[in-house]
This record gives sequence, structure tokens and C-alpha cells, in this order.
Amino acid sequence: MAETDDTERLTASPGEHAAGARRRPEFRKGRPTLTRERIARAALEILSETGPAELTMRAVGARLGVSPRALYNYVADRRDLLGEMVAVCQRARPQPRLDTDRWQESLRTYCRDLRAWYRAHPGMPALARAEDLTPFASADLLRPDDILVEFFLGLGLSPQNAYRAWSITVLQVSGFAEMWDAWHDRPPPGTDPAAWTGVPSNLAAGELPHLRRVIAESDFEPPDVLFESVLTMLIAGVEAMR
Amino acid sequence: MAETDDTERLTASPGEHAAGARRRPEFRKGRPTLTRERIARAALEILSETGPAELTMRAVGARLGVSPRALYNYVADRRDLLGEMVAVCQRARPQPRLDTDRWQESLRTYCRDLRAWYRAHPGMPALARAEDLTPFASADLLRPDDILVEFFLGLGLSPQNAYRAWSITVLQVSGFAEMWDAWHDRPPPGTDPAAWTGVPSNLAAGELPHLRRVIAESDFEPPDVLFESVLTMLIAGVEAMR
DNA sequence: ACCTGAACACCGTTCAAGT
DNA sequence: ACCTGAACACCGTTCAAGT
Repeated sequence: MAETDDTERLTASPGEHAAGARRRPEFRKGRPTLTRERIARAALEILSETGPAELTMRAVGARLGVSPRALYNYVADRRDLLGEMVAVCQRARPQPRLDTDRWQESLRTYCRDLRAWYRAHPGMPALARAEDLTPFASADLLRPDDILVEFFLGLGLSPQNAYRAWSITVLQVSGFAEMWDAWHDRPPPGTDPAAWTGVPSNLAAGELPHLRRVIAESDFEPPDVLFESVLTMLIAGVEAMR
Repeated sequence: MAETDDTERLTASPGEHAAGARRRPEFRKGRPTLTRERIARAALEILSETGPAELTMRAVGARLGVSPRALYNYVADRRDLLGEMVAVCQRARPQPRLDTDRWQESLRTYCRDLRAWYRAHPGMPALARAEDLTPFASADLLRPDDILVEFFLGLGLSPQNAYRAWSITVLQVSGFAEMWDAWHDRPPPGTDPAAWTGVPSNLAAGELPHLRRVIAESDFEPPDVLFESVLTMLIAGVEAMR
């Protein structure tokens, strides 16, 4: 029993077991034992199913069939729970599979994966910022970023440009997911998602003529199409750095 | 007294005065009279000085020297107050001054103004989304957007491309302000702003080699420089649409 | 070792008075 | 017409027991 395995280490509870103590049981009264990770996952479910306002300690406890007080045996406070939520998310961030010989297509693919990951946790960056959490605390959470930087260096970019390209790539994808997808994936109640163009339909004649014309004469494009346009711009920008 | 002026109309209180009634006094007990707008401005100050967690009805009342209950004579509830905050912000959105003959420089200038505007209200888009508010409710708030679309049409873009260019411009600027500036303008307490690169300094040897190399061999670039890189990409993207 | 239940301070909101 | 103060339900968190 020299080394505990990965999941065991990550889900260790704050009440430390002495070395060589028996493992904590997987179940208790029919319910799975609480762990920091299990609590964080329940909280992430609440966050993406409802929203940040409904993410309360009481709601997390209720979802796990436990009193709110029980959570405090594993997390110090709400802020600590949010930190664990960030960590759980980060661990699931996609690992880039990048090929410098087909660099445009592989960058595109990775950005699509990254976008899907951000979309799966809408509002998480905003929540982290509102609570002054520092993401990327540990080195292994930055592995995807290291691979991405390596890729840009492999394209022949200078270190400075590789740093810029990395920053801009993450910025483009996270910005798109948070500022665009978040609205389109769950529009405010009462708005018609399909017709949602950002422009009110009850306009006085002559108001906003150009905006109206452009919307009338454009085909409706789903967010995916706009995202590809952003990626095309990004790729052209990287190309210009070489 | 046929037409009330702009500010009067916008700050009308819900308790309607009969037509021809005298104006409500500007002051009351030495303090300026409450209005929806004045309440929203106090709330915006709290939001940007502290953060969304400190934005409470009680705090807004205290800042105005009034009991929390008094606010409910002007706003229906917290959500209504947030809506008024959005409206106050939107009214202050910069009007583009765009010249198709010097289109690159004037687009750049407008984007800088727009970025400054977003930075002045950090977390406002996230707050609006968390509370399911619909921004851009009224037509006059979309005036800047109409001007921007007119500008892109004037460059010879097709309606479809003008729509894309508008979306992407707003997306780029808002995304940069919310995802990048928000962190750099007020980093989590305990981090050194000048050295903040997003990478922890206590790395084991051999960990994240490429990220470390890139950071070591890059000059520190303030966010302004990265923003200009984003704008260069945006301009190249628009150029490619013509 | 880990849980529950009561309790406290705080927040949004409402009710009943005050002037 | 507009304000205050008390009150209610809810939230984060803690204390004192339970098993």
C-alpha cells in the first residue's frame, strides 16, 4: 500500500486517516459516501441545470440526500466548494491532439472541443471571477495549455507570438462560449430561440434601418456557423504570425 | 407643458402624477430625491467598486441614505433594479464615429471606446445573464449597432457579411473585456498583477516546459497590446469579407 | 468519524403604520 | 406621496448533541 491511486488521492476527505488505516467505505446507508468531488459534481449539475442563483449549500445537500451541515465536513465553506468545482471542470478539459502537418484542421478541431467543454459549464468563469477564485492553480491543470504552446512553437512562431497565439485562442473560444453560446443555449424565458437575432421585432417604421435590412436579407445562421467564421479569422491571424 | 424632457421622462417614478401636476422636488431633507436612475447608478457604483456579492438592496439603500424598503417605491424588485442598471449602462454606450474612407483606423478607434465602456462595468453581462435579463430591449439602445452595420454595408459587405462582421466585432470586444480585462483589472487578492501570466511560479523542474520557455523568452505585454492584436485579426477578417 | 437539528446573522420582500 | 420599522422566508455558517 505504498501509493494510493489517483481517484483515492483526489477525493481524500479532510479528516485524515492514519497511514495504513482501512479505506473509507464506498457507501453509507445505501447512499454513496460523500467526497469533495461528489459534492462538487452535484453542485455543477445544479449550476448547469438551473443557474448560479439556485446554487445554494442547502440545494447541494438536498441533491445528495444529506443535511447542509454535512457538506462542511468536506468543504470549508461555499468558496471552497466553488474552488473544487473549478478543479473538477479543469480536470475534464480536453487534451489537444495537434498535428503540425495538418495544423489548420487540427487547431480547428481542438477549438471545437474546447468550445464544447466551455458550453458544458456555462457561467463557470463568471462565477469564479465573482468569487475571486484563481483557476489553473496546479501545474497538471495547465497541461492542455502547454501542449497548445508547443504546437504553436512547432509551427515556427517566435516565443512571443506563440504566447500571443495561445492567449488569443483561449480568449476566442472562451469568449464565444460565454458571450454568445450562453445566450443562445438558454435564452431568457419568453423569447423565441429560433428567431433570436438580438433585435426587437416591434420596431417603429424607419427605426434601425440598416440593422433591419441586414437581418431581413440574411439567412438565419446558427451559432456554429459564426464560430467557424471566428476560427477562420483566428487561423488567418496565426498564419500571419509565421 | 406639452412634452417632458428626456431626463424627466426616463426617470419618471411608478407612482404616476396626473397630467399637469407639479414636478416632483429635486431634493428632500437635503438628500437628492430618489429616482430609478439614481438608484441604478448607486447600484452600479457598488457593483464596480466591490462586486456582485456585495450588491444588495440593503447596501444600495445605505449608499443613498435611505432604508431598503424605500427602494421598492421605485423598483419592483431586485431583478427590476438590475434591468434599470442595464438600461443606464446601455444609454452610455459609445456612439460610433466611423469613416469608410479611413475604415481600419476608425473601426479600431470605435473598438477601443467600446472596450473602455465594457471595462467600466465589469461583470454586468454576466449579471444580466445570471438573472435572465434581456438587454437591448428598446430600439434606441441599438442605435450604435445600427450605425456599425451601416458602416460595414458602406464598406461593400453583403448583408450577410455585414451581420457577421457586426456580431464578431461586438463579440471580440465584449469577450476581451469580460474574459481578459476583468481578470487583469482586478486580479484575485494575493496575486502580483505585474507578474500575472496565468502560470504558477512554483513549478517542478520539467513541468510545462513550453509554457515556461515562452513566458521566459517573451517581454511582458500589457493587455492593451494583446487587444491591438485582436483588432488586427478582426480587421483582416473584415478585409477578407470584401 | 460523520451526521442531524437548532440557532445566528444576513438578504429579499411585504405589511402595517407613520408624516 | 413617500418614508420607517417590524416581520417572514431563505441563505451561509456554527454550536451542541447524537450514533
